[in-house]
Amino acid sequence: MSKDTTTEAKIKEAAKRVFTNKGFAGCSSREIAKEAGMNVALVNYYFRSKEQLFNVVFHTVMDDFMLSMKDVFRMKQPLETKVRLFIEREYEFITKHPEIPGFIVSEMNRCEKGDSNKQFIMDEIAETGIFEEMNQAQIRGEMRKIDLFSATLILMSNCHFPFIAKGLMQEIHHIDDEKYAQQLVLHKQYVIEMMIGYLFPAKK
Amino acid sequence: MSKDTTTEAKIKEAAKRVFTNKGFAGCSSREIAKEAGMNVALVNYYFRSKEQLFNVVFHTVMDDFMLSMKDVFRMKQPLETKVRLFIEREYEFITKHPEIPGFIVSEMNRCEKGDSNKQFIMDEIAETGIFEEMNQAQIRGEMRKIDLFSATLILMSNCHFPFIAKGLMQEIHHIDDEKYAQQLVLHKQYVIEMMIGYLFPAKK
DNA sequence: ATCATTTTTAAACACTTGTTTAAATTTGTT
DNA sequence: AACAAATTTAAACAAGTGTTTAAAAATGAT
Repeated sequence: MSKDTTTEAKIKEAAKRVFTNKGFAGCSSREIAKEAGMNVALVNYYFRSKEQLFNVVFHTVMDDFMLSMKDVFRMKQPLETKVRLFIEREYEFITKHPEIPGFIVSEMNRCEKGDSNKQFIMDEIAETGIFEEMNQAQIRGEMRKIDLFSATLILMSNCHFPFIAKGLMQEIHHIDDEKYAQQLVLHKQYVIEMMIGYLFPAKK
Repeated sequence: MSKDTTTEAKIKEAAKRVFTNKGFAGCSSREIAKEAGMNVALVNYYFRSKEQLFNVVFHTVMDDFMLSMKDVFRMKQPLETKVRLFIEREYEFITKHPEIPGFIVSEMNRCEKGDSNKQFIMDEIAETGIFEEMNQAQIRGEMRKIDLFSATLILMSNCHFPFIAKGLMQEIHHIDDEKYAQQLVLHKQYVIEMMIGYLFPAKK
């Protein structure tokens, strides 16, 4: 039977939809089973427990999330181009999966410190060598001398928060889903302009 | 009996702690009662239901959250000073209540559209006249001609995301709570530098 | 066709959930 | 002190939780 249509895969996909939209605490095993069109017992037959199913889903989502990131970071392009592409790709990817950033940040805060399921999962970013590259660019005077923690955080803040805070922003400005999507297309351009201008000020 | 030590106030304070840290779905009535050192039935005796208690807490948190915001926006200061002060005060306030931004954005996304409990709650921001002030500054050429939705969103992204994404950022950079707090002090300065530089580029 | 294995099902498990009840206690008033 | 009102309590309610069980159905090998 084709890989994506096995019972196991169907449950996993249903769980991904439910978990990412409602969070671990916000849904039940039965809701996931119903979303998959399956009997409740099958969830535990294939994944042992709600917790283990969640861990599988979380890892899958994380891998998807970091795929395009790593892609861009490993490109043979000037750093400035990489930053521009990073923002472009993040908005492209998250527009298709708008619930993912909120899911990741809230579930990363939920666990007790040093949860082995979440540890080391982000190390692949450092392994692309992006931080060394930024460091070199700073030494050569091509990039603003800003702490790399903050460089990362500013980039992520401006790429992810706009999707996480959709409900809040819609209340402030009284705009519907369609208008919000339009605003984000515009917003991405401002973010690129601001980030490039700040991180690479040496132009001219 | 003093206002803050009545049974009702104690339950409300306990509920605020529990709700803001774990979210509506992430906790039970009994957990709130235990946190307050009270019998479970008292929660419903004073607040009718978990949902109504949540609404009371949510409104209280929102009012706290917007208080310093509105304060700054109503000051008789140049717009640039207001933006600088806004960032300073946001970091100051949220450092004391780091769980609030994540609580607000996630609970604003949880509800069905047009939830009367959350509607109009943000209108006080517009009522400070900050948007008109920005508009005038743009006309006078003192502020970059950026859509005011995006101006708001960029400001909030860089003030709130750093606290929402603490767990995620700690995993990426392998740093503990103390080090993270230090990084945020530094980060605030970068944010001020970037935001002022971007929004008010006319300098010299 | 037989039979062992895997998959699926309905039902039940013990426990927690939000909420309500009715009795007990405390409080304030006369 | 006596009594009514407000407060607090333990207990129970039905419904929902994650999980397990054992029987039924489907599958594949001989």
